[in-house]
Amino acid sequence: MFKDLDPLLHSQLRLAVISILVSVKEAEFTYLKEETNATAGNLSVQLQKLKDAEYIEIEKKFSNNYPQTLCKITPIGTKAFANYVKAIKQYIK
Amino acid sequence: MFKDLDPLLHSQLRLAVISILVSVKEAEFTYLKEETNATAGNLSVQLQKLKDAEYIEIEKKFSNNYPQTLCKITPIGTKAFANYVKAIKQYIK
DNA sequence: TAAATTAGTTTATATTATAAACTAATTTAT
DNA sequence: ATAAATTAGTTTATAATATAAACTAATTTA
Repeated sequence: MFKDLDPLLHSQLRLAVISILVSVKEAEFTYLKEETNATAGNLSVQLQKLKDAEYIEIEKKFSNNYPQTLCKITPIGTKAFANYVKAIKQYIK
Repeated sequence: MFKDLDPLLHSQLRLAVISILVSVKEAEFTYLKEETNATAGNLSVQLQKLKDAEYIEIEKKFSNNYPQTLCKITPIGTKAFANYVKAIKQYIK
């Protein structure tokens, strides 16, 4: 009846991050932090988890002499998000 | 941008329970256990949390000489579920 | 040159979820 | 009659997760 909800995406912050990344395709750490109202520490940890699962790619550069972290969703992440959306819909209707 | 997701409902098992209860209005412990594939222990704990929040009412009776636990959603629970649905939709589209 | 800011990471703690162990009564098989 | 299995749960110990606080490291501003 109820399909399992991917635990990696069933987290408010990680879901918000992926939700942003599916639309913009690339976003800075600071942008994600603002949009999600997350603390930097929490965001850092959760991004790492999404990266470990290969749901996102993380590129570290420098911009205006400051470190810049760019995040991008992968095909695996896109697929996982689609599955999550399908699954959660069973619960909310 | 992203509304917070009620932590009480943002849990696979509790969400599944509430999802069932909004439609049937009353369900037995054993029925919920089967439908959600939860272990009895986990279900027992999560039902208690939903009860503490007054999202559900729990009635304990006896049926065929066995204890019977009946669960029913409250107006508070119905409202909370509606809010959760509204909030999660921001994340999945 | 000291203080504040930017952009993060690491670590310790609090919260949450869950499995395992337990209670207590009932039914079934011997 | 009684031992074993089943029903219907609860309690508790542990594992997983989230998050706040502390830290790093460089930059900018006063």
